[in-house]
Amino acid sequence: MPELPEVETIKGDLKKVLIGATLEAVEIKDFNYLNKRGLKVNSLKELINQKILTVERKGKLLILVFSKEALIFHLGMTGAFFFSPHEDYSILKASPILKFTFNRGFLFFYDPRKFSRIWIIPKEQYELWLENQIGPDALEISVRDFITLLKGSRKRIKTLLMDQKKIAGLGNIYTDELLFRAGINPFRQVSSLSENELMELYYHMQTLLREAIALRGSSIRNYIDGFGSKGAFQERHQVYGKKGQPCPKCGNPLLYASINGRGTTFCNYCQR
DNA sequence: TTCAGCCTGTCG
DNA sequence: CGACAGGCTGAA
Repeated sequence: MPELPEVETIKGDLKKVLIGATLEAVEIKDFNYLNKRGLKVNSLKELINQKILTVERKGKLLILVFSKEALIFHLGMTGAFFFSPHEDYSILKASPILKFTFNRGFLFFYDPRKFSRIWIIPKEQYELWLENQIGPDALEISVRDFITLLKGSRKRIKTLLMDQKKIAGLGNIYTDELLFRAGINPFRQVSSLSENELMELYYHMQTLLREAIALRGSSIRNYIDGFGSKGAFQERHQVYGKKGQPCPKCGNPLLYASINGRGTTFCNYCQR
């Protein structure tokens, strides 16, 4: 579910309440979930009495940095957090998988579709682990590196932008929105893009993501921030989820196609 | 590169 | 009832 702007919003929220907080208890509400991911209850319990030093994000990954280990979440399609000073989690649409009790409140993790993943990595190893896991963050990469990374690839541009090993953070929403803003057809082969088009793409990637963060992400179905509120960027979407509707630039109906199994909405006239 | 699979929920 | 959903993986 959450792409870079949503995870960034959650990160900011959790930082406000979790930095310096001590974990007092972990309650596992869904053992099957942990088992299928090879996560041991004991390694979760080892986090008890550790303090959260900071909360980080790389790509779509959210990292709770404890005194001795990093607890890393990939939220999949529907993973979400809810922090509250109270034990009431009725705001969530399903029952939580994990309940963390801190000395200053409760953090619930839930995921109705269960596509999320969790890792526990020793603190001194997690940065290297992140480097091996995914490519540079979409907001961190330089324009030079971005162009170098894309040059010569024979993949379709949409496929490459969504490849987390290349650039981390873009998902289906922001890739469709980005390609529309840049006027580039999602089916284009990367190697056919001019230097100018690549720079346009980079510029729009930065501005789109920053605008989405400023509006606290896109809430289509499940996404909520760290405190249960929705984002507002969905109101600014120009193409995502709008197949058949008139293109905001030229008025022709937006087309819909499948690229690598992901629904893709675009304008066949404005995106060349 | 396509497709099924992993899951549950919602919409038409 | 089928189609589809902010993701990703592994097999054909």
